[in-house]
Amino acid sequence: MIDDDLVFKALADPTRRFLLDLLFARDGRTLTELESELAMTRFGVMKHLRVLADADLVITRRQGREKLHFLNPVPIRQIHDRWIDKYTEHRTAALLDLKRELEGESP
Amino acid sequence: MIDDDLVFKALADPTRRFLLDLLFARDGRTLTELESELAMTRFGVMKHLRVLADADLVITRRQGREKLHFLNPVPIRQIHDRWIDKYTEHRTAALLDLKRELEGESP
DNA sequence: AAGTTACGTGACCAAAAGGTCACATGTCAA
DNA sequence: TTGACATGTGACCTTTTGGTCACGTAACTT
Repeated sequence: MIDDDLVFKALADPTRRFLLDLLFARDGRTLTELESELAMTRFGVMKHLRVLADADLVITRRQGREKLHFLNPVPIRQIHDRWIDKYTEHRTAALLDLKRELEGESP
Repeated sequence: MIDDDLVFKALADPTRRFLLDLLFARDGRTLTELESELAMTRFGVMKHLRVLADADLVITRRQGREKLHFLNPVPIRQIHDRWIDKYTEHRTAALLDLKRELEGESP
């Protein structure tokens, strides 16, 4: 594995994580639409999307003069698999379920 | 969610990911032992471990003059849960299994 | 007590990352 | 074919981050 650095570097910025959140909520958006959700110039957003695309966290498709952006969950799953053992997975998930329950489900 | 930034920033550096790999292979190591695995001064490693501990990815316990380090998988699981839907989880995992099979299992 | 071992702090420097802007190309629509 | 729209590039500046070093404290050993 060589290109994992791109994935982690891409996830390191809060703006990029917010972009993934937006695409997780609804896929196939254009740059201009995503820009309208952020307090940043178009150029900043474009740079961030480029980083996400290079990391394969976002997949793009041109359509006329527009460019549509889609979330790719595969690299995220690979992070999980790197440090969470198959045998401890159930324990970790159960621990988190408990934590969420104690915190009252919503926050 | 506020402190997730610490987690992602911590994971952004290859040296810190390698430290997690080391602890994933075997827990409860001291700073000096971890340092011996890296081409870096003790101070660099200490700084990295501090970042990991602040992010709650590593849990420490003092024992005499030594400080033992343990891997905490919970924040990793939270990353997974943020962008991987319960409904698409099976699909994503299956896709990765297939990918690994096509690549010949080992690399 | 003295020497050795293990960890800790603050300052410092070089490299990388985030964000903006001037400028530029391609595409749709009247 | 003119104008508006959507995306793209390179240079630039500021802030953050990675790494080292001088110096310091605490604990085990003999």
